[in-house]
Amino acid sequence: MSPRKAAALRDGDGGRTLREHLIAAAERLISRRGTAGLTVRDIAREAQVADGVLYNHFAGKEELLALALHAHVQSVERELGELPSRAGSGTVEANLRAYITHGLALHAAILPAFAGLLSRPEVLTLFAGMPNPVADGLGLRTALAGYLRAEQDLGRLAPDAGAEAAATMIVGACHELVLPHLLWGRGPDAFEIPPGYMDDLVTTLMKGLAPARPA
Amino acid sequence: MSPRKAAALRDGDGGRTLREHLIAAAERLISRRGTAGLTVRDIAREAQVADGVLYNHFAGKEELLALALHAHVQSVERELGELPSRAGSGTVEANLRAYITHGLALHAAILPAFAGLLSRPEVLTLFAGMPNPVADGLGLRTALAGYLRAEQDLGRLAPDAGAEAAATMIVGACHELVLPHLLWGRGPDAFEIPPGYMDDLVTTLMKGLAPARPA
DNA sequence: TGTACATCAGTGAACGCGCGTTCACTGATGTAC
DNA sequence: TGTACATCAGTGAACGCGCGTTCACTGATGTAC
Repeated sequence: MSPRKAAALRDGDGGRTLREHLIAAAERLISRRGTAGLTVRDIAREAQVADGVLYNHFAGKEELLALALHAHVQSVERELGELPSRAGSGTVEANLRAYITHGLALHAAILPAFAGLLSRPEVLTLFAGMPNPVADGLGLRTALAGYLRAEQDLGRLAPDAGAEAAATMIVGACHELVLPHLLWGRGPDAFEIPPGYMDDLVTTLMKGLAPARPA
Repeated sequence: MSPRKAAALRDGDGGRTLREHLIAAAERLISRRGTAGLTVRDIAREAQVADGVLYNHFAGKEELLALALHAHVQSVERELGELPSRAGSGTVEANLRAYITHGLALHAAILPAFAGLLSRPEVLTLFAGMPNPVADGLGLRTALAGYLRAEQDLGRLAPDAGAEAAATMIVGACHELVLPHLLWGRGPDAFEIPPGYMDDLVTTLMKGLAPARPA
């Protein structure tokens, strides 16, 4: 390790590679203000490093962004904690609420990060090639569908219900609730859904829309 | 009408304003390849008109894009035809399927248009200020919720079910099904969901997840 | 009716800015003697 | 141990391109005489 060391890494900052340092800086910016309008210079300034260095460590902006996006999703997921994966524990309703809470927080944190990249297919392709950082590689919808099937096996859910379909609707509802906040949002401030809304989702999905059969 | 006339409008093309002509050209491009990477020059070339004219008719690119986006959504909506708004006709299941079909087609056509604009809050703000082109100004979710409430009033759906919640889940499911195609999509070609998937959604939502009460 | 002029939307070359990327240079560190 | 040199990641000014936007100019049409 003979040659020069980046000024930013000289004091403190442990044994981190400049590569890791750059990914961390980009990730910080993504989580702070999303990917829209994020420039290579912004990242260099955040990392307190020269503009050009990134090309010593990455193929280009796109690779760095894909890695930072992945790291961002991973860290959000880590902060959100475990999903109720074990069927049979607690009540089904409570577990569904946990999935919804998880999904809402996840999408609220992730959508602004994806927003600026939807017009950059190359970044998305790179990202798609990495292991899915959500729910142990499964992704939220698949994990939820698996959980629902497990509950069906235990007899706590109707055996003929569509686990996939239900998972799609629940995760979809999370999208639907978060999206307007992103589209016409007044900034990254408090994201809230009306109280009781989550209960409505859960009980409606559990009981169904069909009227009770006349006795 | 003394001065020069745009070459593109000279022959044929009825009594259209250059303003309308430009909006139509931008709309055509949006529906053909989305808004990602769409430039002012692209639009001018599509309209067969000089680069600069647009500034005689619009405040700038953003206003033109907002108007073209609105026109695009409106035209997609027009092509998709009427939604089953009258409660009581047909079966509830068939009507729900119609809403889902509508929602899928709508989102598939609209998401690529929004994708390139999520990083341009000004365009979204302009768009948000225009009347909602979907479902007579209501938007799909609100229209569906209204329909569900009407069916509840007729006794064809459980009176205590959450109409809003159900609408959110259905429209959300449409997002959820279309989104991956946009994110990791292999182009704008055939968008398909597995056969029977829509039926799963409808019957799962109707019957609910809860196991049948032991008799 | 015919001619000269004024008008002003359309034209497209040119401007200027911001961005991703490059590359000649710097200087801290390891190595040879 | 001390000195001269080679190495190569880091540096940041500079490049070049593409974009939104501007503006001096063009020329078809209406108007005055």
